[in-house]
Amino acid sequence: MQNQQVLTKNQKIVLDIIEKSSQPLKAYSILFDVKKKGINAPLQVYRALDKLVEIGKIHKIESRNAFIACKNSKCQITKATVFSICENCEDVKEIHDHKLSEHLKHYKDNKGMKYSKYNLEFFGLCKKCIKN
Amino acid sequence: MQNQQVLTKNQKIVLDIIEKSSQPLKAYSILFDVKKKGINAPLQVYRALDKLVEIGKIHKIESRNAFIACKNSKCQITKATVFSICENCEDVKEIHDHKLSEHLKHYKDNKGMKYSKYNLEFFGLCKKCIKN
DNA sequence: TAATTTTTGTTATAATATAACACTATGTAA
DNA sequence: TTACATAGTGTTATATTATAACAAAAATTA
Ligand SMILES: [Zn+2]
Ligand SMILES: [Zn+2]
Ligand SMILES: [Zn+2]
Ligand SMILES: [Zn+2]
Repeated sequence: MQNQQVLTKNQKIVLDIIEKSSQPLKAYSILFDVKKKGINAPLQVYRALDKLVEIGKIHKIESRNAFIACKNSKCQITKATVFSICENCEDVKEIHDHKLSEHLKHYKDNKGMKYSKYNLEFFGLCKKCIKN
Repeated sequence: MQNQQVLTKNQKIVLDIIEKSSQPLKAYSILFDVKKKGINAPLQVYRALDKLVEIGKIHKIESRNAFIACKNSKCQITKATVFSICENCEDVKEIHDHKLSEHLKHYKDNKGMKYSKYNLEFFGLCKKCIKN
């Protein structure tokens, strides 16, 4: 079963680092962190990242080239993601809004496209940064 | 007036290339094309791209690291963009859907974020690629 | 067992993007 | 006009992000 995927050693190490971070991590910062665990090359990190994205354990924040753990057991496959990004402190949160998801999931344009996936990024200022 | 911005020589050259393309162009492919017009270095292209994005003449397709001309006179500022991307032929179109825009523009989460911008990318198969 | 697929480790390199600096052009105000 | 400020240019060097290619090891399957 795809959702119950058994992770390999490298995949576990990389996932572990990302899950422990409250914020998105960049590939080379992950590489730096995992060097003490025997992962030496960018490719080893990118391969793990690719797989983790594929099975929905992490998501890529496209506008930031960074990776964040998915905390939602339901979105084990990366096909419908919404993020909130503070442009001041770079705080990123995944948004789980059922109504919004439904709206986007059923979106149809008039060009005959068949959609299987979407990614939405909202930008602005978080509560904390508005005050300062 | 910001929208009636007078473009500089380099900005015009780069915008011209992008407007003539039916599909998003990558920075280094633009660089290759503009070398015959006296633009020699990546920075000259990236500076022009930055400015053109800022004033809304072009948009960046984040998932592709590529740039597409905006054909909508109303979206002269890049703060509300929606794209349709075919994962097979990489055809990209900007979507202008008033209802969807309104929905997203007024979106509020429960975290006290103040949004000023969003970017939505739909992925799937275009009409042509579904048939094949 | 053998065959097949997946993952790994490694080196090298490609593709994308920015820093720093000196200089030029343009606009604004005394 | 001069002085000042702002924005754009040209250039070299470098940082950051990501993949190609290949051989070996591990896990899966038949
Ligand atoms: Zn998720
Ligand atoms: Zn913030
Ligand atoms: Zn547009
Ligand atoms: Zn297509």
